[in-house]
Parts: sequence; C-alpha cells; structure tokens
Amino acid sequence: MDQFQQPIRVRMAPSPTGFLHIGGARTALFNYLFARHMGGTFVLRIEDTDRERSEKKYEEAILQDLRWLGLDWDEGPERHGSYGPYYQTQRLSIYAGYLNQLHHQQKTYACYCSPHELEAERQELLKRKKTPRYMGKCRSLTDQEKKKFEQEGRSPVIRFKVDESKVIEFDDLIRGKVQVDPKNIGDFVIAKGDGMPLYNFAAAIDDTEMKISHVIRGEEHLSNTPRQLLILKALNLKAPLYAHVSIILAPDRSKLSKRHGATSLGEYQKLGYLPEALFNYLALLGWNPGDEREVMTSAEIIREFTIEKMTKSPAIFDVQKLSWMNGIYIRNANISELSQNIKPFLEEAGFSVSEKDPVLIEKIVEGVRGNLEHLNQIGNYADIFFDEKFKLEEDAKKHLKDNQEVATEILEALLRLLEKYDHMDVKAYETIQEELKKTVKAKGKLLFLTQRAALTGKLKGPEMVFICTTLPVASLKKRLQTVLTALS
RNA sequence: GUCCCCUUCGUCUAGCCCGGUCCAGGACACCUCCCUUUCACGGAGGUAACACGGGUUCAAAUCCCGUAGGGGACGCCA
Repeated sequence: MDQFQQPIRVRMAPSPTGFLHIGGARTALFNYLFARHMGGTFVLRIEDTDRERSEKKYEEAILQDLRWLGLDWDEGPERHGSYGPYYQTQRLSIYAGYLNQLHHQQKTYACYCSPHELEAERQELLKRKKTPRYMGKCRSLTDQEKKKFEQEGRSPVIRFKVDESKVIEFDDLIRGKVQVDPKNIGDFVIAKGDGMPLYNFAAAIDDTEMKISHVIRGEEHLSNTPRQLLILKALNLKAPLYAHVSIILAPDRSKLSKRHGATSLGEYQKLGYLPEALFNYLALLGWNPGDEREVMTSAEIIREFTIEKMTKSPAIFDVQKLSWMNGIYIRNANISELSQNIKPFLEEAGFSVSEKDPVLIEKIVEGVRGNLEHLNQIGNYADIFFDEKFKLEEDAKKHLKDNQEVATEILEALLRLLEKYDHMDVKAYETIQEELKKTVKAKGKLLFLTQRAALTGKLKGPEMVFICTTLPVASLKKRLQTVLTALS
C-alpha cells in the first residue's frame, strides 16, 4: 500500500562499456515516459564498476545520445540531486558499509576458487544435466584453509550465501507473478576481493539508496532480480517494484547486433533519422496507446503512457517502419529547422552549402523533402540544384541521343526564350512553356522529358516548374548550352 | 543441458483478464488503381494471422492441460 504513496522515482543505469544501443535507448525511453507521466523523477546512474571496460568516451556518447533523443534526466551526471553521487565508483564507501553488514551477519564468505576450477565445476554440472551454478565449495573454509590459499597467492572474491529453503517470488508489473527456485541460483559473487562491488550487489543497493520506486529494465535482468531481492532482504532493505521490458530482436529473431546494420543511436543520428521519429517509433515497440494512433508527439505519448499497456512478447526492430515514420516527421518539420539540420548532410555529400543563399537551401529542401526517408539521402535529390554536380546520367543521355533532332530543336528554342529573362517565376515559366509549344513540333511527354533531361541530367525528379523557378536562369542556360554542345 | 520468459497477418500491434458484438481491427511492407506530361508525396482498394494437439462449453483468439517453436539467463560483465 505504501508504495503508492511513495514518490515515483525511476532510473536508467547504463554501464559506459559501449555505445547506447537501440534496446538501451528504448529502456531509457520507457523510464522517461513513466517518470514524466507520473510526475516523477528520472535518475541517471552510471554503472562503471567494471574498470577494465568502462571508458569516458562511452559515457560521454551515452549522455549525448540520451539528450539527442530528448530524454533529459532530473538527477545524475551534470544534474545534482539529493541521492548522489551518481557514479558507482564514487559510491564505494556505501557498498563497503553494506558489505560489512552482510559479513557480520555471516551472509557472505570469501571464495578462493580459480576460474579454472569454476569452469570445471560448470562443465561437470552441465554433463549431469543440472543448472550450472556455484555449489558452495568455499562456504565453510577454516581460517587455516584460507591462510593456505592466501599463501598460494590466491585472491578471494566475496560470495553471497543463498538460502535454498524458500522459493523467491515477486510480482513483475509486466509479467505478473514470477517464481524462482533458489536451488538454481547458487552462491553468487557480489564483490571482488578488493571490495569492488559487482552488478547485482551495487544495483540493488543503489536502487534502494536512491529511493527508486520502480525498476524498469530489460528482460535480460529478469533472472538477476531474485538475486537482488535476496540481498535486499538480507539487509532488511525495501525492494522497488520491477517491470521487465521485453527485448528487441533483429529481423532473424536473434539478438540485435552489428551484423544487422546500425544498432547504436549515434548511427541513426548519422543516417539522418530525426530524434522525434525515433522517440515515437521506439515508444511503439512494446507499447501502444490503446487506440489506433501511431504518429504521436512526445507530449501525447507521455500523457497516454502506462506500464499496463506494455507488451510481454519481444519485438523485432523494423527499420522500414522507422523510415516510414521518419519520412512523416521530415515532411512535417519546420522548414528552417529542417534546413539547418540537413546542412551537415549536404556538406557530407560534397555540396558547398556555405556558398549558397540560405533561402535557396530552404527552397531546395522544401522541394525535395517529400522524397526523403532520412536526411542522409538528401544528396541524391539535391544534386540537380548544384551546378558543380551537373552531369548527364546514362538514361537521360540516351533519351536525348535517341531524339537528337527534336531535342536539339527544343533546347535551342528554350535557350532563345530564356534570353528575355534573368530570373523566373511561375508565370514566366508558364509563358515560356506556351511559347515553346508553339515554336517546336514536339509536344506532351517528349517535350517535357527532353527539357528535364537537359536541365537536370535525369529523367526523374521534382516538378519542372519548381526546378526552373528555383535554379538561376544563368544555370539553366549554362546547362542547355552544355547539353547542346554534347549533342552536336 | 537446466531454469525462467514469450507465442494473433512477413513485421509492429488491437482484441484475451470479464468466452458470443472477431469468417479477427489498425499500421509498415507488398500488389492494384487514382492523382501526377517524370519520381516522390497524397488518396482508394487488395493479399495476408489467432503455433499445434487435446479438453471445458450451446459457443473459445479468449478458460484449462499438454506439445512444439523462439528468446533470455546460467560471469571475479552489466
């Protein structure tokens, strides 16, 4: 009962041992949504106890990616709160205190088994078709035995004594009642010999110490939960409520990994996915608003979000649907913001954006955004607006060659008509086209396609009127001359 | 191998708790048509699923049992 009165506090607890992946981002998102919906607090905690693998660059990337997605935390790195520090390596004295307490309660013991011995035990159990686990060899070592091991140069780890007599049970907010037989767990390591805590111990302690009310995390932690519960119970600490979110799978139903393409948030950013689209898409992977809405703003999603509407079954990450959604966000984006966002992608595609009039860039973006599913594709559509990229593509060249005589007539006539203009608007364009129809034999598709081929070097693209009113007349003339020369 | 979790169109999902309104609804993808002297956008249709087997019931996607399949965990990683 009292859990409903306690303030809502959730956390995202990444370890800086790699970049933020799609799955981690989604877990963070669900925590964020729950916190914002409930008016609670979203805590970010850095689980950096694995010193060998943790790196500052990963931590920085994770923070950057979370911010990019729009998941601002209320407490954590760079955001001071009352439950810090928010780096586990800065909380060592806290863990030491609890470790000491467990030691005095005789709930822990030092284990001197070597990795080799543990592996042998594991293999043995596997062979006997049993769940591999630590069987408690060092559970009741005498002082003398310990001394002997120390003299052999072995360094101990601290294991937690698992009480095998009682079945562990908890209510998962997503999965319902979960029961685990402790006989399948085995005394697990909670700290290294030097006192550095391991995940199950540190996470359990921090969750209560930071007054976390709901732990929303990936399903891969479901089997860790009984261990954490055991630790909390031994210390007489209050356990949070748990919600284990199903994991995200690759299209072949295996775990999402590098071979399936982009997996980190940073990669999606580089491909030109908009954070709003990813936010929306990820929220729909394992959750739905209960009606048929799909394209929703973050405010809408926050308003509708509840844990009850989360799905139990794993979901496959479908880039195609994400791309569709991204296309919608691109089409609906504010044009000046979008143009701003798209500039780096244009630069990357080799266009000299800085030399162009910003108004022109906006116009180009406006004209071609309908074709884009992600910003990275801009180069394929914007090239026709940059003279330095002008080039006759094979199919366009073929069209012109196949109709050489008519084409020459059309293009020469067009060039003559253009003489009267130094800039063009829609009206001028229409006048020119009317005149053109009167002067040349060709009409219909042939007339238009020929102009398109010569003016853009391609057979497909935006509307001709858009192209002609966007490009400077000088460019149009230049292109016509180039093509005419090539044709003669 | 053992333990745990999961199972509705190819994919994301609604419906399942409280059986009939479901010969299962929406979305992506795919196909067709319309719009468009091109492409895209947009619009209108279409193909496509209750994993399987038993039971309970007048009636089961919905309840029960079993089987199969998939996933996760089994670390001095998190």
